[in-house]
Amino acid sequence: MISTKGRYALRIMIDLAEHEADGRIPLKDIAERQQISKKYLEIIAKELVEGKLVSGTSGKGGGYRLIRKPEEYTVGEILELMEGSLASVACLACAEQTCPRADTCQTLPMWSEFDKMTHDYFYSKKLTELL
Amino acid sequence: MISTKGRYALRIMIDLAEHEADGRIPLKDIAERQQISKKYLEIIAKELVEGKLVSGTSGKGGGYRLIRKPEEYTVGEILELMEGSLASVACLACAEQTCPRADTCQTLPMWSEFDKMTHDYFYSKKLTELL
DNA sequence: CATTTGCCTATTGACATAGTAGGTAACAGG
DNA sequence: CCTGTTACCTACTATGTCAATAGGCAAATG
Repeated sequence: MISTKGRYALRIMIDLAEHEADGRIPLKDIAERQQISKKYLEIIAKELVEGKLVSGTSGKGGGYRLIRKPEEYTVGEILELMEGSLASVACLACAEQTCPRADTCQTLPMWSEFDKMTHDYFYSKKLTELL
Repeated sequence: MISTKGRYALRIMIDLAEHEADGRIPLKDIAERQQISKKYLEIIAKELVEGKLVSGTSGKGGGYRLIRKPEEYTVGEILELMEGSLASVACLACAEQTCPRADTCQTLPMWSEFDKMTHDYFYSKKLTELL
């Protein structure tokens, strides 16, 4: 289940894409437009900066801005950054191939196939498709 | 993310399907074969009974048994019973159409499409495909 | 009637989620 | 240089879910 963090991040990115022409957008504006607590958005925006999806500048006239062109972002990379992983089961989350049952697990192939489908879906969906 | 509850439930169902010929299977046997705490499996098995996916009988010679033929179960119904919902976002979890943003939400169509894909995948996957 | 088995209630520790609060650092315009 | 604006930093908290564990009761069979 995608958490609010992932969903809010997506809405920040959409908002930035829609107001791309206005230069740097302060979080205050986004919070008002999207009706989300600015304090909470700070946490999320910070992670977007750390993940190199947006750039942030302090001070008067500062705010956030997309680094690339809007059409060069995929929904998948945004969600994966925020959620840590899009994996459907813990066994596939990171490089935890430590599951001793992996070799004989009867369900693993199904999870793998589903994860591939999920990955393909979100990584082929571009941010601009949501505008 | 599918929880252990959903994954264990699937393993119970697989185990029951594989030992269908042996009549009623006590949880003790499943716990040993699958290397899962019997106590925890009790909780899960109880829910499978309540959801009418298996039948349980107490007493000597008792145990669990599939109600239908193995090929008549889908992975989707098992997972949905255990997880409550397979929805990817809270807005689509139950009949909570209460989200005031639903009409203008730019991301809702994407979540709906993804959920449909997920639903189709798991509901077209039969239990017997995992044996 | 004793043993086996499912079923019921309660409790627990660990962790994640969804925030809130208050302060500090950077930056621009006057 | 000063002041206001903006991002960034640390810390805290309430709530809920997950993944179990524990102990006993009910039902069924030989």
